[in-house]
Amino acid sequence: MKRISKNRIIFHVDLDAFFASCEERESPHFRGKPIVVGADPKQGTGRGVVSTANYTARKFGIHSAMPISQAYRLCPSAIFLPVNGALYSRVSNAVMAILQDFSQTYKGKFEQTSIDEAYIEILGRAASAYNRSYSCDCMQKIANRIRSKILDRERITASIGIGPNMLVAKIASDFQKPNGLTIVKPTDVQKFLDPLPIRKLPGIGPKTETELMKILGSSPSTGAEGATVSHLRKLPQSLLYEHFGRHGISLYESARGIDNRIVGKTTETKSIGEEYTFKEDTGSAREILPILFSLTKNVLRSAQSAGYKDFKTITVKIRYANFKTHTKSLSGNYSIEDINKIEQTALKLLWRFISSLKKIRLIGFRIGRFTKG
DNA sequence: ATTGAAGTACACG
DNA sequence: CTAACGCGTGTACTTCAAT
Repeated sequence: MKRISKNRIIFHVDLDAFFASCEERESPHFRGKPIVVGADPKQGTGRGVVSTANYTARKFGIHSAMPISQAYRLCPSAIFLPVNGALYSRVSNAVMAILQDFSQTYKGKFEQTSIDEAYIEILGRAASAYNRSYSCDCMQKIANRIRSKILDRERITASIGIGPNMLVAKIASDFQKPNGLTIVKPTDVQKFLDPLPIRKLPGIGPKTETELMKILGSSPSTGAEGATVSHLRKLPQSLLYEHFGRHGISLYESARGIDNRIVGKTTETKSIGEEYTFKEDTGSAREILPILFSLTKNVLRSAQSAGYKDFKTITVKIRYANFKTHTKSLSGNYSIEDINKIEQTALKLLWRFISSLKKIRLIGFRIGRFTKG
């Protein structure tokens, strides 16, 4: 039986400035004021970073992942709030339930990819209609119903991107934030992608961007705007493969809007860990050991409450004052009950770092490779 | 030839 | 000097060793 390939219709739903939106919803008198969720700025001496800034705060130049000290300098009068994970989980669960409900309504598939993002693939009659007409009216209505329901029930806004695959949907949802809707028809994919900065492609982070700029910079016409997808698209697949290996192939495809990933893939947890940054860099075992043991206890407790019983790998991580980061790990058979053995192993791994006697900024503890029933 | 283990690099929200 | 830079998780890659 021969199968006619149809265009897929995939929604990417992205909750706007999610952590900050949750805080606004809990405290409506914050509305209109700059809100920064993240580490304690401590009058500008804090060591953490911004988790989320609302759009008012973004006008001051504040954004996610920015050092909190810098955010404080840009807007000392902003409302700085700690991360309230329990609240965000509650809101997220409620929103995801709404989205899952919609995906059922349209006989579709659903995949949550983070606390504030999910994909829905529309199947069934609505999909067939769209594939005949390419008229966006129907998809637009569905998207607006989704956004209205989230707003009515949970009082936060979402941006939605619609495209023929997960890659395009994801980039589209980011295109008109906040509270935006962007529909990219299958015929318009290249037109949509070409003018975007390469940094907008998932998988291109700071390093890959720099590498690509080195390659593209040597050719003319990459203007002050920086490299765009259309520039990237000029590079032959062979060249990308030589520079980036498999990743290069995926860059080649992304630049052309090609993405064959299936919506609905589930992934089981591979590892659980926790890390801690000291108030000040330290070389003292007196300070470090109690932290390591409390990390260990916390991690084992959350693994236990998630239902895990045994695992195979223990990893200890150290970041020195210079920001050089290292890990040491040891494999074996560990029972979560056996706190003593686990602590001894963690200590043994830590020892190899301490002996080098350099000041430490951060310590982490992680377990992984859970064994099943 | 394949698999496991250890360690690093990079990305994302 | 040229800054500031968390946390939790995943994937990919390299290197070395054992099966």
